[in-house]
Amino acid sequence: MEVPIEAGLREKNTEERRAALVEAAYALFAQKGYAAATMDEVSTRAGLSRRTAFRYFASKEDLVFPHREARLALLNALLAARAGETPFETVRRACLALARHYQEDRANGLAQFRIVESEPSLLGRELQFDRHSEEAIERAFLRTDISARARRRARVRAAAVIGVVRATLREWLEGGATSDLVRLGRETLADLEHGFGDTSD
Amino acid sequence: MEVPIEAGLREKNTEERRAALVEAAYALFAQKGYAAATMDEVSTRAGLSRRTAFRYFASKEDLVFPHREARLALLNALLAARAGETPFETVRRACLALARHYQEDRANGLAQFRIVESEPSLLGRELQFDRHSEEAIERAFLRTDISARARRRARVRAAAVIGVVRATLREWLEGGATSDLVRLGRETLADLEHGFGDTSD
DNA sequence: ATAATCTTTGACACTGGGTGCCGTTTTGCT
DNA sequence: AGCAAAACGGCACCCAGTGTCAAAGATTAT
Repeated sequence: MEVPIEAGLREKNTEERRAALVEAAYALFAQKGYAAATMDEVSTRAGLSRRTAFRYFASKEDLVFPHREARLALLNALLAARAGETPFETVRRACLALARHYQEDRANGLAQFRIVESEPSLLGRELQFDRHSEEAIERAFLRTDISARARRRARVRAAAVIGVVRATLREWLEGGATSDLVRLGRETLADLEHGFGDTSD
Repeated sequence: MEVPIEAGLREKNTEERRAALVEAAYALFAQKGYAAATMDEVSTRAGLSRRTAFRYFASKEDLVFPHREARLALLNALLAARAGETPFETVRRACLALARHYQEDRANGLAQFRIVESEPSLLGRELQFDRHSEEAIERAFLRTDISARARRRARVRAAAVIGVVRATLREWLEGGATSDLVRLGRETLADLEHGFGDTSD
C-alpha cells in the first residue's frame, strides 16, 4: 500500500517550496538588494508562479523572516518555569538559551541582519514580531499576583528585557557575530537586574 | 510695500497644505479605516492632486506621524545635561517632561494610537522612529567614558529605557489616556532604576 | 506694474506588491 | 483506474509610489 510513513506528499512539497522560495529570495536579496529584487524574479527562480509564491508567503517581507513561528515557540517552551527559580532567573535562562541558538545559526543570522538593516520597513516588521516575544516574557514575569499594578510591572519589565535583548543582539551582529553572545547577554542582563541608578558597576 | 512680515507666501502655503493633508487623512482614517482610505481620497479632500500629496508626505504612512521631527528635537533639547545630575536623572527628567506634553495633547495622541494599532505596518513604522530617540538617550547615558564597554552599556540602557517608555505609554493609552501619565512614568522608571532582580519592591 | 526667473503643481504613464477569480492540474484516497 | 479535494497559474484588477514634463504660481529685479 506504500503509505507515506509520516508526512504526506502534500506537506513535503509545501515545505520544499517554502524552502525554495526562501533560498531564492536570500540569494537575490544578497545579489541585487531587497528593493531591487522583484517577486517575479524570486518566484521564477524558485520554480513557481508569482501568484503561487504569494500563497506561501503573504508578503515579500515575510520571506525575510521564515522562522519567526519556530523561534517564538522555542521561547515559549524555554519560559516554562522551573522549581526554585525567580521569574527573572527564568527569563534570563530562556534568553541565554536563545543566544546559544543564535550562535549556532550564525551565518543565517548575519545574512538576515544585513537585509533587514538595508530596508527600514523590514526593521519595523522585525520589531513587530518582537511584540509576541514581549507578551511571552510578560507572562513569565507574572506568576501569581494578578493585581493591576503587578500586571503593569510585568509588562514594563518585559519591554525592558526585549529592549536589552535586541540591543545586545544588534551589538553582536554589528561586530560580525564573532564574539561570545552568551557572555555578552549575561553581562547586559546583569546590568538590568541590578538597576541603572548607579553610573558604574 | 506689503512685505510678508515673517514667512513668505511659499512657506505659508506649504504648512497649510501639510496641515490640510493631515486633517483629511485623520478624518478619513477614523471614518473608514486606514487601509480602506486611498491616497486619492485623502488628497482630493485636501484639495490637492495625488501626485502633489506625495510631494508633501513621502508615503501614506508618514501622514500618520506628522510630528515626529518636532518630538525628537524636543527630546534632544530636554536631554541636555544639567549640573549635578546623574545620567539617569537627566533621562528621567526628559521622559517625564515628555509625558507632560503627551498629556496636553491627549486627543491627538489617542487618535494616532488607534490608527497605529489598527495596522501592523504602522506599529513597525512607529517603532522605527523610536530608534532615533534611542540614539539620543544613548548619548545622554554616555557622558565621558568612551570605552567599548561603556558604550555598550549606554546602548543597552537606552534600549531598556525606550522599552519602558513605550510600554508605559501604551498602558496609558489603552486605558483611554485618563490616568496621570507623569505619575505612571515615575513609577515605571523607578522600577528600572532599582533593578528587576527582586520580585517585589 | 511688468517681465524674467525659479519653484511648485498636476496630468500621464509606468513599476511593483498584493488579491479575487476561475479553469486546469496535481494529489490523496478508494 | 477513477473521483473529490486541494493546489496551481494565468488574468485582470487595485493601490502605493515615482519619473517626466508642460503649465501655473510665486519671487525678485527692473
